[in-house]
Amino acid sequence: MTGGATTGSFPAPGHDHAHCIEQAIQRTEAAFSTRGMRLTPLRRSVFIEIASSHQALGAYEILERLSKKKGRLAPISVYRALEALLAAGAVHRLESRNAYFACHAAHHTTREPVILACRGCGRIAEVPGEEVFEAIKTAAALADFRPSSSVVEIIGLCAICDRTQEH
Amino acid sequence: MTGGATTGSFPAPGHDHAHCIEQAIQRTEAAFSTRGMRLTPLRRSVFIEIASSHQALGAYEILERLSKKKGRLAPISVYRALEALLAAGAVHRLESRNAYFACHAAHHTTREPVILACRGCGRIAEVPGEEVFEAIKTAAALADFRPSSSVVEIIGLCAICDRTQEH
DNA sequence: CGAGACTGTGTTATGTTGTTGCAAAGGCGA
DNA sequence: TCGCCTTTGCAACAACATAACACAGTCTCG
Repeated sequence: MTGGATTGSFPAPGHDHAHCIEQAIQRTEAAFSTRGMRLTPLRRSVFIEIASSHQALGAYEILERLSKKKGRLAPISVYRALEALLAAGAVHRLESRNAYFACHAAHHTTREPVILACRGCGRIAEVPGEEVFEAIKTAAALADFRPSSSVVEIIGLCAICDRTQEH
Repeated sequence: MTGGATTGSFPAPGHDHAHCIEQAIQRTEAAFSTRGMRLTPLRRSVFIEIASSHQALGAYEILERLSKKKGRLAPISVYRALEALLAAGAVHRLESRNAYFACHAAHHTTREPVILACRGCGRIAEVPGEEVFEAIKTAAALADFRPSSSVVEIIGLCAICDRTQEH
């Protein structure tokens, strides 16, 4: 469970960050391209800001960080970039914290990911959850309910934060 | 799966609404009492407003409805009442919609409920989801992650809305 | 090339959701 | 009654998100 930096798990302490981000950008470029969308400079900046944090960032936090680097930027611009990145699947939204995180996983094989959000360091992991979604389907069917989408977010402590004391 | 109005499922079309709300209030009174908390008039009003809607209501929607009935009310008052009701377990928060709904279920037997949110009529059901949470525990353990709480919200259509056309 | 459509961004203002800080009111035990 | 604690009222504010409009780039069809 260590060493892999782009598997959707939490990044290992000494992971090759530059390489990891580089790969994420390439996946994002591919995602935009296959959808006939454009990964414009603004969208790219927003994505890099999110991805390199390895965290879920609020829109205004992204705004603040980008403003420092590139000067004035309006909230709506960030939201529009986020909208495109969400549509391309390059970032996801963490509902329970009104925040956005980069999709580091290559989980295109699984239906939907289960999201692990560490309340210690704020980092996010996406892990496959076939069984979870199967169980959800079953529970919904029992209630005569037709599901269209699911929000599954697990809050807790990653291995590192768990060891270095509860927060 | 029909007829029971207080089991956590969606209320049946002809359910005994007054009785259903009455029971919910009694459960809430019990919940406050066992926690040494007070179910004050304001908290009771807020709870009734939520419970009788059978929906997830935004805080400002609750505010508006109560204002009409009882005159001026500040947001903070609603939020404080919600805080108490959440603490008592009388209402839950629907993270994916920033809304609050009454706990109609007597799910004190299950660990955590799975939430079904109908995007047609806005109504909410809570159903047992042992298997879902077991699968979540397993997925988290595989990622060396220690979960402390989970958000599991299923968006879709209830049986009635599903029949009366997609929305 | 030039007109029109489309997409993306900038600017300003506004809407929605949730909180802070302080003061007054009310319950409750000593 | 006094003192303590919880609850509520009030005003302002912070955080999150969108609306409306203008304009620049780019693509395409003629």
